[in-house]
Amino acid sequence: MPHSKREIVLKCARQLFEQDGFHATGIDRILEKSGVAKMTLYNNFGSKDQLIAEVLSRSSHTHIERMKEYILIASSDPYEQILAVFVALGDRFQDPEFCGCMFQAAIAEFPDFDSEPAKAALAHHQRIIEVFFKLCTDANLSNVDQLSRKLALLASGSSCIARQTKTRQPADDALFIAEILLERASISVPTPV
Amino acid sequence: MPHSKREIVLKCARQLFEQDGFHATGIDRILEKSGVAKMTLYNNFGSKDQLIAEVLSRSSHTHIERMKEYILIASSDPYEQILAVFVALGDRFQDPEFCGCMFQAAIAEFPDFDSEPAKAALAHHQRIIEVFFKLCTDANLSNVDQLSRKLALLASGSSCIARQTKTRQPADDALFIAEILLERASISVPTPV
DNA sequence: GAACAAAAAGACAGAACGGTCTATTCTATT
DNA sequence: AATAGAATAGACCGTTCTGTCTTTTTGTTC
Repeated sequence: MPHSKREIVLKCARQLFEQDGFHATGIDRILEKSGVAKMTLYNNFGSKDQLIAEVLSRSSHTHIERMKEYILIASSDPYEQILAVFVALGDRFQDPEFCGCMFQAAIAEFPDFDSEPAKAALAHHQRIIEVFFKLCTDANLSNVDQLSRKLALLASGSSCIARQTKTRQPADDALFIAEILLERASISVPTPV
Repeated sequence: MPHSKREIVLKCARQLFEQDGFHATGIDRILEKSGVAKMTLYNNFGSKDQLIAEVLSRSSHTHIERMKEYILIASSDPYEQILAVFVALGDRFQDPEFCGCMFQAAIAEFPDFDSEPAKAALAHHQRIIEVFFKLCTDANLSNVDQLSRKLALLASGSSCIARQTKTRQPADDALFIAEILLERASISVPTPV
């Protein structure tokens, strides 16, 4: 059942957490928005922290899946796919519903990295790096470790700025820089004959 | 008087906000840590939000002042001073007291940009861009607007990653990228004879 | 129609929240 | 020594917080 109570709560909670933050969003507002009884929420998720962690985990997989679909449509060349990531980011930033990266907010609001929400958010960042790592490897670029880390830094930086500007400009800026990095990484180590 | 109650409250509040976040830090914990009566706090700051805004505003000026001192000692060449910014960032990231950039956290926790805390945090980001802008101008670089924006993106990105890693690596990565950007910006528009 | 589980509804707990108020004490300055 | 302003302790307000509990309703399946 696609519209189970569980899914409704997850969707409403996600929206409220994105809009207002995690601590600023009370359980009661999630109940009100989702039209669900309190016990339904607690039977399904156990606690607010676990609900937050589940929201983050779901959102992570959704975002990364969409991202992968986007870059597959954009190009079949991994080099171009890396750049397409930043185009996809730009699209997200100018979406009226965009309120900033949830995972950055979660890491800011949960300084205890052993907490469930923090772990879920940290896992997302790791997945982003892995996506870049794979693309860089497929594109036969040099210094894949460093490069994927730097691309992730650009993505994080642009998301951070976009929370304020809500325009695609930070993504365009990051794309510009990424192009330079890729250019460098593709010529410095020539492919063996 | 350097150790007035006001200053004590500001210092304690800053530490707690940095460690635990703004919403997660209650007034009572600030009172306990600073050993100050509740009315003293409210007579001095009016409300929690105003206290937060004041903490942010003070921290902004402190950080930027220290940054400027740092880069002045590092070099007299504005080109090198830009790079020194990222060295300074690296020093901060590996400081045991570093818990992530307060201003990013504030913007995440206060989505209403008309709120006092958000305004204080946004002002900080603007000041960072202005610092880069002035340095880029002094260094006779091209496309100063875009360039300073991109340097600020690198700074934000590295701060964002450093919240997790707590190492200087994100700053080093950003420095590496900044060097490339500056190199490009210094050769693309040759100085007229 | 009986039986069952899921969900609703809402009272309730206990603590913490931001913030106010009063009455008292401390500490300068004159 | 008198006075004014700052700071104190702590009771108190109403609200909100997460989370628990019980009772009733609903919907589904034998």
